[in-house]
Amino acid sequence: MGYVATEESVTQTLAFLLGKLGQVASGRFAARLAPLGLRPRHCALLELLAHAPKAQLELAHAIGVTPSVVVDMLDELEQAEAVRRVRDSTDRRRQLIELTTKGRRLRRRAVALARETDEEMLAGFDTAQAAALRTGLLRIADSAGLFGSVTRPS
Amino acid sequence: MGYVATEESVTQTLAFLLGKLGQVASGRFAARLAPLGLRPRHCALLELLAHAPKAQLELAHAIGVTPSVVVDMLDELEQAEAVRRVRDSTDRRRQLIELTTKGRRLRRRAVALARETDEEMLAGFDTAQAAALRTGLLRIADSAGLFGSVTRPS
DNA sequence: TATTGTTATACTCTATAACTATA
DNA sequence: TATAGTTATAGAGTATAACAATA
Repeated sequence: MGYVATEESVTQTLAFLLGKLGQVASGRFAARLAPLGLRPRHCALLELLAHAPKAQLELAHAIGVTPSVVVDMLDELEQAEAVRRVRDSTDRRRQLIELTTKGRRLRRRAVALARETDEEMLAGFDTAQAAALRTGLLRIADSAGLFGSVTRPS
Repeated sequence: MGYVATEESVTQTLAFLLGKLGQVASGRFAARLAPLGLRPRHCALLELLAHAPKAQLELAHAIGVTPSVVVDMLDELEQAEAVRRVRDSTDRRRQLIELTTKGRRLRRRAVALARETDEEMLAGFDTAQAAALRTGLLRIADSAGLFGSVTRPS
């Protein structure tokens, strides 16, 4: 022997593995999104805006990033003609962000590309394994407070 | 109604979710590692070096990053006195990287901290759920060619 | 005074390309 | 020539802090 496999390696822990796989998954998703002029981080915004306009601070809180990051992301989405900033007439400090028709179309395409990426990564998994994996990840996301109120309406 | 939950949101796909959870997991692991002067990305190197010295290009290939990144990471590990660069006497272009005694200690501590982080993220999971999640992630890592030859010896 | 959004700045992680020294 | 390692630089992602307009 001379080598103990169960010595517990860092690379098999979730703490490490999720970080590395996150990079891989984002990279693959980004490659598919690139032709649309989108990156993964824009997708959560498109989704949040799908059902109703929202203010920038709402968006920042919902996706768990600092407000200045949302400014950047919206600048980019505005440049892609996916969203519009509309000044709130009842409180002129706020901007209500709404999806354009093009934004809705981009959002649908992004979902399709994400599914393609998933199929690539889950090649060889049976239905139960894939479901178990997704359930586990959603559960962690939930307990971490990500997308809590908006994307899990049921 | 007025809202279709199964509209399939991007935020529930692996492509997106893995990216976001990767940030969360790395962030939490990093917070625990910080007092040791380490960051998550150093851990794979410490592990690879645990059983035998290796050249820098070997390390770069094994962890799937470009060689210049390994230079940086080793500079940091050297500063933490975790590794030594030893010029290969048979090929003076190569440097064999070896773990110091302190490096071995740091590696063991890092594993313990990763486990703590896992326990925090897996709070409420039963054994089977946790195992299913880990198995699924390891399988994706495997098919993506990560840590292929070194960390999975069996 | 407090809040919304913005700008300026900085830090981490990664990659590419050009360089040095050895082979 | 080709290879091992290094440096310089750039891009994506994040965050903090100071600021303008509005409340």
